[in-house]
Order: sequence, then structure tokens, then C-alpha cells
Amino acid sequence: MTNSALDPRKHTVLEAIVDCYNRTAEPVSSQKVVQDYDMGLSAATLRNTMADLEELGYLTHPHTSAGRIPTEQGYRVYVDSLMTDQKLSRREKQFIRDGYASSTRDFEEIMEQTSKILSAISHHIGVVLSPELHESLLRRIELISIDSEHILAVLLMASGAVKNQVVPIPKDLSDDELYRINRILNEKLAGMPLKQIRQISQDPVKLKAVFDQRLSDPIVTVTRNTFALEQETHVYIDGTSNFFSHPEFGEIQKIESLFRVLEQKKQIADLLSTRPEPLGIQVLIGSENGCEGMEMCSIVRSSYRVRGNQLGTIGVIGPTRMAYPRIVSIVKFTSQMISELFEESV
Amino acid sequence: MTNSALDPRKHTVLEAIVDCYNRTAEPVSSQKVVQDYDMGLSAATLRNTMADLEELGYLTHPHTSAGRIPTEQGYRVYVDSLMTDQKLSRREKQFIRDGYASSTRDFEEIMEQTSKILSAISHHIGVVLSPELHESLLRRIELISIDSEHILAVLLMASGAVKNQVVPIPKDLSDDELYRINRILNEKLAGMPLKQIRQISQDPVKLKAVFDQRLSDPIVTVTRNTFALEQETHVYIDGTSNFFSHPEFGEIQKIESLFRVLEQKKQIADLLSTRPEPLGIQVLIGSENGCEGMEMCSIVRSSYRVRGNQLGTIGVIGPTRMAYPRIVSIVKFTSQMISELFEESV
DNA sequence: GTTAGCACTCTCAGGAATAGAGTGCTAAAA
DNA sequence: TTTTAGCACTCTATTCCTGAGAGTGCTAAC
Repeated sequence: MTNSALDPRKHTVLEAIVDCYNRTAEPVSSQKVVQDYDMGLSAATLRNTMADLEELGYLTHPHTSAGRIPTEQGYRVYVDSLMTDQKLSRREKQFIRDGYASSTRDFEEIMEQTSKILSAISHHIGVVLSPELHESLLRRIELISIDSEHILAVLLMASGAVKNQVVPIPKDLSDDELYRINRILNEKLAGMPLKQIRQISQDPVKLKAVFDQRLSDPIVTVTRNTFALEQETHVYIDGTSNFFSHPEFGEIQKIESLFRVLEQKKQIADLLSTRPEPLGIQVLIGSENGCEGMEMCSIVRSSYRVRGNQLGTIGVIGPTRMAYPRIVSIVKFTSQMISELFEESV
Repeated sequence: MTNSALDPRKHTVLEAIVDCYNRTAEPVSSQKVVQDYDMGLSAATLRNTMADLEELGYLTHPHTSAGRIPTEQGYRVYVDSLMTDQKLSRREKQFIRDGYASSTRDFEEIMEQTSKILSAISHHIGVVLSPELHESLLRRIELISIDSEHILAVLLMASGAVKNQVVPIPKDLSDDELYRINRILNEKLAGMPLKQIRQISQDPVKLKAVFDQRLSDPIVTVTRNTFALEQETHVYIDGTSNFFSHPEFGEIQKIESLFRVLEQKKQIADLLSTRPEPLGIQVLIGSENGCEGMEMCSIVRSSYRVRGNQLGTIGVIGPTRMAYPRIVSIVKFTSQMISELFEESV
């Protein structure tokens, strides 16, 4: 199979069929192509070409007397080499910008807002993964006394993310002592990635090396307790109910399996973050995502960059039959917007 | 209609029908009642009683040749005066306790975990509303410098809740100055409800009264910017996909309207928080919840108490046909658990 | 007041018939 | 050699019908 060498007619026909199927959600007949796409060929000729494309694995038949629909492979070719860029309209760009206008530059708010914007404009599911905290650099830590047995550790990351953590402490910790510890922690740990700090905090030898002569029992306890936990990536999802409007999810089981997956935020996080190619835009078509229960869904995703050079991911999850050119443009533009937002603020 | 004066037989029959319908999800015939519930009456007699109950508005008929199902009114009577308490088994109680065992006493984590526990054990949707922040008392505020134009305000509430807020500041604010402001804010505002602080912060006269001779321009700016926003209540939802397993949601539109509502967290918050009777357990049956798209759902909810005497709400949302005695016990027990958790910790 | 018996109603599942959509193939035309 | 018209064929979807079954309401007897 010489993918790259699809002759021009096959190109055109495949593109037309993908396009038509995306619009109508129904198998595309040779007649329909003749009507809607003026390519100066008869239905019979198209039928021949369509049969060829089916032979090549790019189209299928639901049954004998139905039109053709693209296979995943067909979509793959379409996305990789057929589809033409679709610029966002001015209104659409404005819509995205406006979405951020009201937000207070708060890290979480930006994340949340992004998922809303993505779903609202794409009419699919919008997903945002914040940069992995444990890869993030600690900018500053602040310890706040809660009661005699607990303090609140506020971790301010270089990315602008903030993480609160309630930390148990030894009883005999005075305010002055706490203040002193706070100062030392900032002195020694600020600027390091959380992951590294965590390793240090769990290892007496490393602790000694880092804190040197300033090491004390309370510092060990506080450090260990504050950084003990693996930090999970946050997942922001919006627009799940958009799925109900797609005719391919008319049967309840299909939508059920999807929703069961969506409730497992961890799975969604893996889905968007694992896989090769860390940068730029990517399209995972249908079962390519390798996630059980999401075989009927495609994912368009892109990474974005926050201060401190950490990478997060945004994405749109929709049915395999989605308007790829438009969604790709949306995801591309939005990820740029976020990156810019983080450049200029927080 | 003399609700309170339902004769004993009608009581028994209504209870049996509600019970049976809850188990089978199918209209209950007179035959079925004879088989499953030994009440020493013939089917014919039961038919008479059932007809009476229908007359009274407690039962309906989907069609002539079908069994009876309870109306909302029927459920109302059942819940109010018929159903018997169902104690949770030791295993169930243990399941709930275990759910909290791993949690680190972090406020948000407890909220989130509660919604998960509720949904897991009830097989319905678990919802948790944190206490309304603006009713909550400020225990402590901490200002952390981010950059020359922003600080992070960490609001530690009496309830144990923590709220981070990025606050723009005038450029010329030194670290010392910030520290001084921080101290004064704590001195003057700690112990007040957020709502009141907000009012003060927006009103020059009140500001003057509270801060007295310590009032300065930077204090005004910081206070105003920190407390400017209405605080929204957080909503934690889990178990939405449980709805797919109920036969009454076999058709897609019914489940769709429900999911559309669930995505509007604000609506859910209103649903659980508005309404009379603030304390104790409540059951809203079917359309009683007054929420469009949720006519087929019942809600069992209860308030819980956190430190500082603030009230939050937990609830279970399920189909009208739910096992009320069990769900009521679950919600009751869980709300006690939370209240206890907050007694002893954070 | 209770019950057996029975006619009546309505749903649901299965099957037959029909219309329609779209293909693949063949043979003729370009 | 490529394209096209024509046609037989296949499969789906809809409609209509039928029979079985479930469950009721009513009546008359206990």
C-alpha cells in the first residue's frame, strides 16, 4: 500500500466523502457526491473509485446497500495529508479571547476557563491538564500555623500554580521556630523541581547535604511531611453533555462506556499526557487512543507552555466523525493563547 | 384526603408496592404482591385496595393491563410515614469509615472523598456542598508576594477551608510594608465572616471605622482587591455514570437532560442549598426539587456542621425509584461522620 | 367483606409485505 | 483505456398484522 501515492482523484474523492460524512453523519453514496461536489464524474465512475478506496482500507460499508463511511485509516490519511487548514473566523478568535477576559489571572481559573472555552467553541469535550506539579519548580513556600498539631504549607510554583497542603507537625513548634524553618526552606529549596525536593525530603543523607549545618529535627519533620505525597496532575473537563447531540451515540451503551471513562480522571490524564511527541499538535483517531470505552472517540491535543518552562496539555475529545480542520485550529489557537497568558502574567 | 388516616391495610399494600417496584423496576401486579408478600389476602381483594390507593392518588397505571407504580405522592407518604429505618450493616459503616481513613484531613480532600463515598455506596450520584465561604469566619489571612504587581492572599477559614486568591497591588509595596499590612489585616479582620469583611472592604466609611488610625492607601487597595469577589460555593459531584444502570433511563433524552443539569454546578448548588428547613435530613421526591430536567430524580440530603458552626450540605441524587430507607441511612451516617471529622481535626 | 371467575384492554414480540436506497456488474460509448 | 448508462440484486427500514400474555375491573357467589 503506497499511502503517499494516492492518485489525485482518490484524494479528492476521499476528502469529499470524509467531509460529507462529517456534515451529515450518514453513509455517503455515489449519488450524494455527484450532487454535492462538482467533480465532473458520473456516479458509476465514483463507485469504481470508492470501491478502490475500500480495497485500500480507507472506506467501509455498513452493509451492501449503504453508502461509504471512512475507516480510521481513512481519517488518518485525511488528517495527515488531505485536509486543508481552516482559519478561525474573527468571531471565533474573539470568542476565545473574551473567554479569558473576565478571568482574574488565577492559575486554576485559567485552567478551568480553558476547558469551558474549548468545549463551548468546539461543541465537544474540552480537557485541560495542568503541568505536572512534580516537574514544576518551587518558587516559594509559606508555612502558616493552623493549630498546635498542623500547619498549612502553601507551595507557590514557578508556573503560577498554588498547592495547599495540611501538614502535621511536632507539638512543640513555636511561631518563631516556624518562621525560622520557613525562611530556611525557602533559602534551600526554592528553585528546585518538586520531584527533586521530594527525593531529598525522604532521604536523610540528601537532607543533610542540602541543609548542611542548619538541619534540625523540626526541619526534617516539616520537610518530610510537606513533600511526602506524589503530586497528581489536575484534570479539568467540560462539555461532557455535548456528546448527547451526536447521532452516533444514540444508543445508551456507547455513551455509557464513554462516561465511565470520563469519570476516571486519571485515565483521561494518561490519555492526554502519555504517548510520544511532546510538542505541537497531535490527532489521535478512534482506537488509536488505546483507551477501552473510547474507541469511537478522537482526540486533538496540544501542549502549552507556562512560566518555568513546564508543559501542560489541552485537548478536545469528540466522536471520530469530527470536523478535524476546525478542531485542530481551535486547539492550536487556544494553546497559543494560554501560553501567551502565562507569559504576560502571574 | 385524610393522609394520616390511611387504614392499616392500605398502609401495608402501599408499602409492599413501593418496595416491590423499587426492587424490580416494573409495575407491580396484584398477583406479584400475593406471591411476594404474605398478607393473607387474595389478588382480587388487593385489586380493590389498589384501586382505592389509585383513587387517593398514591398509585398509577402506565396503561390498562399493567400493574401499579407509586406516584410521587405515594412516595411522599411512604417516605414520611410508612418506611421503616434500615440500619446500615457493619460492613457498610466500615466502608464509609475506610473511605476517610486514607484522607489527609485536607479540607478539599474530605469534600471530594465524601462525594466519592456517597456515590460508591449508594450507587447513585453523590454530591457535596462545602459550607458557603462568605458565611464562613476568617481565621487567618496570609499575604505572599508573587511579583511586583501581584500578591497571593491565602484565606484560612475557621471551617478549615482554604481559599487562594491572586490580588493585584500597587507597585510600590515593599516586603516590609506587605508584612505590616498582613499583620494589621489579621488584627482587624480575623474572626469576622467573609461576607461582612466584603461589605467593609467596599465601603470607605466602614473601612475607616474598622481600621481606625491604621488605615492607609495600600491597606485600602489590598483589602478591597482581596475581598472584592463573591465567593462561590464549591460543588463536588461523583458517580454520574451510575445513572446509566437504571432501566428508567433507557432512553437517551431522559439521561441527557439530567446530564445537562449536572454540568451546571450552580444549579446543583441551588438545588441542595435553597429550600426551607436547614437542619436534619430531607427527601425531595421527583418534581418537588423544582429543577427542570430532573423531574425523574429524587434527592436525599442532609446538612453537616464544620468548625465555626458553618453548615454544608451533602446529598444523594438518584431516580425517584430509589431505596429510600437505605439511602436515608447512608446520608445520615455520612453527614455525622463528616461532622465528627471536623470536630476532631483541622 | 372477601373471593373466584371471566370478559376486556392494552402491550409486546414476531413475521410478512413493501418501498427505497445504493451497490456491483455488464456492456456500450467516448 | 476510461467513462458511463442501465439494470439486477441486496439489504434496511417501515408498516401492518397477528397472537400471546399480562393484568385489570366487574359481577356474582361465598
